[in-house]
Amino acid sequence: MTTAADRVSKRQVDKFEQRRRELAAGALQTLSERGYARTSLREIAQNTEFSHGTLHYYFTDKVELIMYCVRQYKAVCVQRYDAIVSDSDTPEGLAEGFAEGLAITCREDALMHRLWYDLRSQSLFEESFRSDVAEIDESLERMVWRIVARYAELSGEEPTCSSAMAYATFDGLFQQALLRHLAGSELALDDLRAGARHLLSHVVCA
Amino acid sequence: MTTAADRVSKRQVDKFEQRRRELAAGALQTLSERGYARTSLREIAQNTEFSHGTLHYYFTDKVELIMYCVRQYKAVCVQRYDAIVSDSDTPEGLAEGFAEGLAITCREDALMHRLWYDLRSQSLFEESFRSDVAEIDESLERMVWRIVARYAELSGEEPTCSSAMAYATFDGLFQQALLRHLAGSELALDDLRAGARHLLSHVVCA
DNA sequence: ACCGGGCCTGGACGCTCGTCAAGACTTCCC
DNA sequence: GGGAAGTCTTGACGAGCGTCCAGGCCCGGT
Repeated sequence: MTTAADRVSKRQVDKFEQRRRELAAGALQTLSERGYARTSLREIAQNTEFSHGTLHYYFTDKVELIMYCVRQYKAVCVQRYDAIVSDSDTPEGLAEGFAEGLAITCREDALMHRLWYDLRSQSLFEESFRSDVAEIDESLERMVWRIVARYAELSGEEPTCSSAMAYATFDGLFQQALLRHLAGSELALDDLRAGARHLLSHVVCA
Repeated sequence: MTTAADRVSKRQVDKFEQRRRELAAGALQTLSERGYARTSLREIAQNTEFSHGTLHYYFTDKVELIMYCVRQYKAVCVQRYDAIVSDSDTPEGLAEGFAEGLAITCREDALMHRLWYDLRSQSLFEESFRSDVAEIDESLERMVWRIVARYAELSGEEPTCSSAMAYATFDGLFQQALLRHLAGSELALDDLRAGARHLLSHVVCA
């Protein structure tokens, strides 16, 4: 049974959680623009409708806020490509959809992925980031593997490399494209598309 | 003709440059341990035999010091693999040497490459870093391409992908190995060796 | 012997940071 | 309508930062 106090408590918890999400969304926005090292709590607060003190009401400290943001980022980031897998029924279609998806992500969400690479680098120095970053990295690896496995299946072949290696190479491709795209290179996105198709075709045995 | 004053001036310039290199080497050490964002000029100075004021005698500001360090890093970093190219006369030997070279670098110079990925991420936010970082990236790309081209030559084949793509994938492989190695994974180096051999064999046409 | 300039020190300045606490405002139950 | 609990603001604190500068040291030329 639920008492009246329980219901009140539940509602407050929900509201509390919702405000945390709201603040984290704003923080994520600011972080993606300025980078982890250059973003202060005051600056994050200034891009919300609240004061900097509010951040400490909803998060115990800066690390907890950042980690909450990163986990929120993960949720959005990973699921995006699953539609591509289920919508394709030929290897060519899948390769095309995947290559185009990468290019779109690189163009539309450049700042967010810039932040991701920033945070992943920071996790090499900041012990407290490491487990969350590793978890996101693993889910990205699984996402890439779903593409590769499906591509192999549609081609009637078997993948020739491990999941870890597939992720490493596609990630390297994307990261380099992001670097060049943000530096203003016009060819970055086309090269990303071509590279992704090429890599995908080489990752299954003929 | 060189006057006495010229000779004095020359000697002083040399000494000045040498001390800059000395300070930069110490700074590079500290940076690789703590990361760009967490390293202050005072901390750099504490790991040398000089005071923090000295840094501003030899470098106009923090950015100039960091950039000087990065360029110094580049010089050491790039030339390392050229011996592998010239020492190998079979494709298998080259692949073996390259894979082993990557694994050794990942183990021995893990902290320095952690710093490299940190600075490369920072360059996406800090405009002033960008050109130097891009220059290093390009020289690394050329270094990888020398390996790939030589491997293709020894195999009597032609490379099947662009220089940019070869670099992107090998870099992704190395970065992922570094991440896992620094996280304590025992398999990271073996996977790196296997991945490098695999990738190399797939980057030339059969 | 002295003196000028290269070299280096260590403290001070102004600033921003994360954190915290006292208090005001809001909301909602009795 | 009063009071408790939740929510948010504001200002302060100490620490650390990059930078600057007045001054001391040392060494080579005159």
